[in-house]
Amino acid sequence: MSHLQLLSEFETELRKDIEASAIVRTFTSGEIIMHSGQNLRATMLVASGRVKIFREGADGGEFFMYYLNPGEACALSIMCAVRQETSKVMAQAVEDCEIWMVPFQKVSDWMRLYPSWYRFVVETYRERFEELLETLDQVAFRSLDERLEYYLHKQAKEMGSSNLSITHQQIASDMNSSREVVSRLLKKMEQRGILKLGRNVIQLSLHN
Amino acid sequence: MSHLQLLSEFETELRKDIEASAIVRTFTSGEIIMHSGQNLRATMLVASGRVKIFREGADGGEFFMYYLNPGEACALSIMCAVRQETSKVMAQAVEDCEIWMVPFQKVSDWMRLYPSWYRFVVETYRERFEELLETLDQVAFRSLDERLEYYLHKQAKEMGSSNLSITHQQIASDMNSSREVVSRLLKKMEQRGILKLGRNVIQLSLHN
DNA sequence: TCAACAGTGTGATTCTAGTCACCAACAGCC
DNA sequence: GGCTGTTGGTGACTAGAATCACACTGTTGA
Repeated sequence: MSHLQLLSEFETELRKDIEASAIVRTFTSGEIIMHSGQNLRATMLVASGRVKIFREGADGGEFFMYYLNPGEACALSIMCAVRQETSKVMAQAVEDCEIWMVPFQKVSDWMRLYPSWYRFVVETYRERFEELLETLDQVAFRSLDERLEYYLHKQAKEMGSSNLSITHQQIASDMNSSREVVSRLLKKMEQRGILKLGRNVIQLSLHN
Repeated sequence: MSHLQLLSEFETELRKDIEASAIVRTFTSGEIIMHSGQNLRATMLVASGRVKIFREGADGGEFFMYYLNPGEACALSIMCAVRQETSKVMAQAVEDCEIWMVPFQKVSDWMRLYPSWYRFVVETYRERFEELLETLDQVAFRSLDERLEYYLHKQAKEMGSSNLSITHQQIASDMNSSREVVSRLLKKMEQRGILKLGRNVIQLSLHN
């Protein structure tokens, strides 16, 4: 089971509390875990798998924000839980996932009871806030080719490999751009030697 | 004094604690309160005045994020305080300000001691996160004219008046655009009748 | 009163990115 | 093999926005 290694920095007491309180739900790859506008009754803790968090535009476009990996919680779901508000983002399983749903009351209680939970929650807030800030930076100050390079390296880091199996269309969706533009920019980047293109594969050069 | 009304939702105990622990600093309008990259030793609570929070681009451009009004705290400064990290944003006084600096240790302690402080901090996180998310939406999905309209209404709401005393250059800076473009868009909006232009003044029509 | 300057208006040009149209390569499947 | 859907490549065109250049107006202050 992933329980133990997942939350190893937590006190034993807290771990027991979590296991006693959480409802475990599983999702298959591609499944939508949470719609934007959906009402939340609990906070999401990712036990296994990977969850993609993204923003939906009014016109149906989407915009990638970040991934949640095992051991991470959705900052927004914590905030919403405390206030019982509706979700502002979409969450989709990109791998088969096991999610622990923790009732919002527990989230608040544990903040006072367990120092490690308090640190965990604050750390979750901070990381996501900074990630969002970094994303905003990219969109506000950088051109598309710079953003594309950033995106690819972020993906590589996230996946732990410089061989990305991803389509141009997927990249375009994540960046709220269009497939042709992404293809062209990738081609230019290949000519500059910073990556190699293949069908469904992008191989980043290591020296960059 | 602004103390009492400012923190009226707090317990008396907490109010005393804050007054005992906080170091009061004053800033004059225009003064930079915090540089990005600066090391923080405390969390900022705005007692009076108004603080502008914005992001700095590598090229020297800037990007307006939000204002802090009396009674509000800087979410980032709370997060940084807990982790003792450096600031990721700039803070500038746009009016003469009185800022209370609260040592980071107190921020953590009070989370456990005072329910009202806990709610205050979580609420601060949530509001800023949503504000940032909204801003990201604007930049990612909207065109400049839509963003401009959004910006003006946000300013009007913030200032509590539909008569904005602001220059085109200032707007352009806040949106990381250029003065000419903003001037042209404003002119178009005036022709559409949704505002009136004057020197240093933009008057929004009420019916929109 | 007369620079000097800040704020604004406007045309011309350039650049980035999105859109349209179409084709080629490849994979899976009957 | 031959059909079909997915992926990627490319040229032509368009729109949005940045940039450059310069003119005009009102304000300030020596």
